[in-house]
Amino acid sequence: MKARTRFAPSPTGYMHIGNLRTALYEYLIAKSSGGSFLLRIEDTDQKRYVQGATDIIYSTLKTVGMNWDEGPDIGGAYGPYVQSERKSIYAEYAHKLVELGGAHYCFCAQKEEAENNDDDNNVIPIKFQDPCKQMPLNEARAKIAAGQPYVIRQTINKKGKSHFHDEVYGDIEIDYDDLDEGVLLKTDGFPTYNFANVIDDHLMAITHVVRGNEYISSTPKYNLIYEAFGWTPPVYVHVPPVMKDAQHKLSKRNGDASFQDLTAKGYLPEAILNYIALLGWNPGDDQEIFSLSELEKIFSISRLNKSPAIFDIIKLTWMNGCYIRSLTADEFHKIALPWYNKCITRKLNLENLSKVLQPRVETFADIIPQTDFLEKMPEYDISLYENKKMKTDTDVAKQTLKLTIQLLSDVKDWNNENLFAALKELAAIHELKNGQILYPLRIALSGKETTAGGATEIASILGKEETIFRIKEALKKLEA
RNA sequence: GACCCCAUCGUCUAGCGGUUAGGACAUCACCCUUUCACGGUGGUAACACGAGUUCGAUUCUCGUUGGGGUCGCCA
Repeated sequence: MKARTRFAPSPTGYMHIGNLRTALYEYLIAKSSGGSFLLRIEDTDQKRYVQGATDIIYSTLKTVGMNWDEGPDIGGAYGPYVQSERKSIYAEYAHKLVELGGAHYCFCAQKEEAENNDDDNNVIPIKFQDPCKQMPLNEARAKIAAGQPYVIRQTINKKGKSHFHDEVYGDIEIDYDDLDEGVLLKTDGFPTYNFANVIDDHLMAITHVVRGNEYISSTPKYNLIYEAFGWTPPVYVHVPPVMKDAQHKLSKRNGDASFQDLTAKGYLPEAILNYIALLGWNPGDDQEIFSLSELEKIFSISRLNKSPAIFDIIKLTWMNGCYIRSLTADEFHKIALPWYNKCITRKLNLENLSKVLQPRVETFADIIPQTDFLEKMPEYDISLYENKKMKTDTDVAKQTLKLTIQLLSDVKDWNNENLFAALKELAAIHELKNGQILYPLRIALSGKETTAGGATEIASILGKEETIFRIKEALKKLEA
């Protein structure tokens, strides 16, 4: 069966990780069945609309490669795909639902606050009993004709238990008495999510509804609407939330990372997508690295998990490192270039820098702290030259640095291999350990105990002139 | 408070009555090595608790505890 799924975000300004994961599962359900994935913008709440938000949605989906088959920008047979452009459709169906007995007109003032205080002074909402429910239809219509503001509210008269099946949570049973008669069509004529969703999913022939599990308890209400219209409800796939920690969902409000934040921090879109796919789904074997097209082939709803997953930036970082290492040298260099531009103004051999950085950087943002010493030689204490394991101290350093500088002046082809071979030979000639030459050299070139790349790699990045200059400076410092 | 949902290493998870409870991240140790990293090898580490069903429960049932969600003219 070819599935039709939709990603239906409301344009509130950013793409958060949980949303993106839902979109991914929707996309995969569609694509793994050879079906269609559509994009629908749910902008029925004008108060929350954020300018430019739809562009963020488009660009995020595009950069991860989740292309939609129908949507606001490309159209399709079931448009329009923006809810604010479908206002008249909802009104039509809402009034029809009233006739069918699935809803009623309601004239109650907004915010009918029905609540109780319990012993602990907590506010406990009690079920709203709508007096308008009893109003004869012709009386209600007369009020509307007279210009009275109204909403259309769902009517729930059923008794007993409602049942529905969810693909991840199994069979769910909820008492009809626990459902409330929510507003379907607002005073401003816009539908609420509760209504627009049902209408659109049906009209757009959506087969699988994928959404957060917070909708489980209201699903019976949606089924009542499907039922009233004589429509078949979709397959439900409720997914657990992505958490920040055991108690809190991941949310922008808490300052948690969005997709944009992550890419800005130097995470690759493919890695982010791969990681979030595994937050609540697994293939059943040990494979962890997947491209989107691989996922399309092996994804299955039955391997979706029902417990919440905590977003672990540490594991994402590891995975990002895997993706970085699997890049070709050219690809890495190309992506790294803008990062170099942020922190390096000096003329360096950037190709060599990329070679050194690629195997040891986990995000592109790591480039910045790894390269600071290249840009500007840091202050350091000459005690750094003392290293037991390398068998060096300031005296050894003075001696080997002098030897090194002589040799380096003569090196013609300035690259890591030549430099390393030459210095190794130098060590052998003078019966020194490699480290006694190389360790002091790194200190002289970097002022740091540890660096990305070895001494000769650093030299190959800095270039001959700067390398020799830094060694001279080091000798001055040692002799002072 | 009512209703719904969830519960395996610190984290993501495998497991669908009988396993030395497996993998990955993290962590620790060692190896490799011009430092760091990469890579390799090995280690530490989990079935929330209590009943029941069963010859046998991580697995099935019930309860407890803990956590989450819903109870908006937000989605």
